[in-house]
Amino acid sequence: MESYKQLFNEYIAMYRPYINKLNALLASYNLTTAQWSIMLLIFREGAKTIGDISLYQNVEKPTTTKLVQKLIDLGYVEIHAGNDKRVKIVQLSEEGTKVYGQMREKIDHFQKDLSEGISEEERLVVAKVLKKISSKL
Amino acid sequence: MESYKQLFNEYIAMYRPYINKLNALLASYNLTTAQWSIMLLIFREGAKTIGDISLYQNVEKPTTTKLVQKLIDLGYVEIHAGNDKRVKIVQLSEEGTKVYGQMREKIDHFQKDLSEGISEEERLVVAKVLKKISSKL
DNA sequence: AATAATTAGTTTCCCTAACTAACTAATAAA
DNA sequence: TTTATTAGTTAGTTAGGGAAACTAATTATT
Repeated sequence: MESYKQLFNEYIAMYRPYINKLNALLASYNLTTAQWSIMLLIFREGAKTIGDISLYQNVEKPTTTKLVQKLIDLGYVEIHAGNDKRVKIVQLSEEGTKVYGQMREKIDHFQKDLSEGISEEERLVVAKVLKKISSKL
Repeated sequence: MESYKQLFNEYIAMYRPYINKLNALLASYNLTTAQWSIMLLIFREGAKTIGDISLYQNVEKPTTTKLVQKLIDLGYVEIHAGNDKRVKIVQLSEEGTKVYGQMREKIDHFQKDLSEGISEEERLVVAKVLKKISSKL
């Protein structure tokens, strides 16, 4: 099989098993990957509006609205209005920051475990290649 | 950021844009990625039972039942009983084989385009690494 | 200043893909 | 010949996603 086919085949084959395991970890804090992904974003990049989150995550705004609503219910994020009163700025709550740290540790462990036996160089090649593909999508 | 985090971040970031584009291609034959994925499997590996498909795809049987039902409605696969009359053996229909070939071309083109500028060696590293990770999941 | 257009986010409604639990029918084991 | 197991289906639920139509706030135009 051609190398590019192998690449995309392996890419797709890995997705569901990976997400399932990740969801199993997240379940301890009643989180799902889509919700976690938003927490990750606003931890890394700081407070963001619904619209910004949608852009970053490549989803439509209604989807983000619902996920953020869920995170508010869980007490992990809080929103406040900006100067422009239409926008809602979303950031981690104190509780959310705590949960972030605890989850982060579990996930670090999980991901480190999965990357065992893969050289630093290989990891970087994979990251670089996937990023390059993303940039064309 | 540590290399393993980069790897998983880029992996996740690429998923939705990729699937969305793929679905856009598949839409011309009223297919979705989940359905296409089954066609791909039974093209590559030959006729398979519902149970086998479920195993390969890492999904539960009810999910496969419905996807196969949809493929039958589309006329792309057909089923026949085995010696064991409980099993249903799923294979591509003539129409399905034709559609497979046409889609395959489009997708090959799409994937080739995405992998342009990525060396053969890099492609193989990505495929190898993702496969290795899958094997631990 | 008043009206029109645009923007941010929400609501409603629908889809796909996934799951579990409970079922039917067929086969295998006791 | 019952009993257990297996293959697939049905029913019901959930998460995540999108499109269309909406409200409220802001900007642009006249």
